[in-house]
Amino acid sequence: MAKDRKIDMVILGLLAHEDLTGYDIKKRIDGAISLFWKGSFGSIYPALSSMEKEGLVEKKADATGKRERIFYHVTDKGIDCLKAWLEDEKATNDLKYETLLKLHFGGSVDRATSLKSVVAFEEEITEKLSLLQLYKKNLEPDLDNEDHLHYYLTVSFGITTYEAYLKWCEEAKKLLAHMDKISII
Amino acid sequence: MAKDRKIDMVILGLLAHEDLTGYDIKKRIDGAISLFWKGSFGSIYPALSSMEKEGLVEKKADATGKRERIFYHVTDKGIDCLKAWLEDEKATNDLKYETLLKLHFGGSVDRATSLKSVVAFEEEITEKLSLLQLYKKNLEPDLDNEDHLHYYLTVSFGITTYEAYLKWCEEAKKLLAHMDKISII
DNA sequence: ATCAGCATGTAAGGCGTTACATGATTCA
DNA sequence: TGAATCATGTAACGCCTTACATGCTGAT
Repeated sequence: MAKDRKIDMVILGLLAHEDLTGYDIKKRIDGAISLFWKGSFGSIYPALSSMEKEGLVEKKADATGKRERIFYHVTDKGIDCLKAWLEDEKATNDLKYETLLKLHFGGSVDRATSLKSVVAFEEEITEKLSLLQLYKKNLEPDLDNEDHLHYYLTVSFGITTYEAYLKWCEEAKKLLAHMDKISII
Repeated sequence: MAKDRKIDMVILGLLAHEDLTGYDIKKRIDGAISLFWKGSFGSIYPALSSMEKEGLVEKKADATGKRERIFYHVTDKGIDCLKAWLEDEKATNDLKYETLLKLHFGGSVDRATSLKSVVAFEEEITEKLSLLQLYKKNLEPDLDNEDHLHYYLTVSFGITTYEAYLKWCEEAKKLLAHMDKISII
C-alpha cells in the first residue's frame, strides 16, 4: 500500500515557490486551491512532520520573529518527488456531491424539497463563481508568467464548470416547477 | 460528533424502492450514482450491519435461492431517516480533482507534461460522457415517472458539466499549445 | 474443467476532520 | 481589556479503500 497522500504534493507544490509556514500553507489552500482540494491543520502539520522525516522538506529557523514561526523549505529530493508526481499521467478525480445524491433520491419526497436543494446549490455556486471571476481578472494580465498561466487554467476550469452548473440549475428548476405533481413516500 | 455516513443514505435511498442484497446495492452504486458518489463492499456491508442494529433496515430470509442472498428491507424508521436527510437543505459538495492539482502546480514542469494531463482528462471524460448520454436516452421517454425525472436530473447534471469540461479542455490545450515556452524547475 | 461473475464478509491501515490545548500579538 | 487573528500542534474518532478469505454457480 504505497503512500498516496495528495496533501504532500500540495505542500511540495506550494513550497516549490517559496518557504512557508504550516499556517501560510493553510491560507494558500483555502484560496484558489480549495476549488479542487482541501486541507486542514490536522492534516497539514502531520504531513510536514512526516515529510521532514523523509527528507522532502526541512525546517528553517526563523530569526526575525518574536512569534513562533517555522518555515519549511523544499529539498532537492522534495522537488524530485513533486516532478515525478506531476509527470505521472494518472490522476484520480472524485466528485462527492450530496446535492446530487439528494436529487437522485428525490422521487420519494415532494418536489418542493428537491427544488429547495437545487436553489441552495445555485446560491452556493453563484457566490463562489463571483470569487473565481475576481481571481481570473487578476491573473489575466500576466499569462506570460508560466505560473499565472497554470493558475489561470484551474480558475478557468472553475468558471466554466460553475457556469455549466448554473445552466443546469435553470433546467432543473424548470423540470421541477410543475408543483401539481406531489409524491410522498 | 454526529454520525454522518452518507453511504447509509445511499443505501436507504435504494432500498426505498425495492429490497436489495449488499451485492445488488454495489451494482446500483456503480451505475449512474457513481457519477457523484462511490461505495465499496468494505463500506456497504458494515453499513448494512450497523443500520440493522439501529433498526433502519431488516434482513429478509431468502427462501428461493440456493446461493446465499440476504435481502434488506427498509423499515418505517429507515424511511423517516431518509426523509429527514432529504429535507435537510444543507449538503456538502466536494471536488477532489488531482488533474486540476497537477495543472495548478504545472508551472514548475514543461508544458508537454501539463498538456498530457489535460489530454488524459479529456479522454476519461469523453468516455464517461457517452455512457451518460446512453442513460439519458433511456430516461427521456418517461419523465412523467417521478423517479425517472429525478434520475434524469442527475444524469443531465453529468452531461452538462462533462460538456463544459470538454470545452475547457479545448481552451486549456490552446493555451498550452505554445511549446516554445519551456520551463523546468 | 475452468473461469468469470455472484455473494458475503473481515482486517489492516491510511486519510482526514473536528475539537481541543496553548499561547502570542495586534488593533479597536 | 478584550476580541480577532496568528501560530503550532495533538487526540479521538470516523470513514473509506484495498486486500484478503471463502465458497457457489453458470457458461464455454
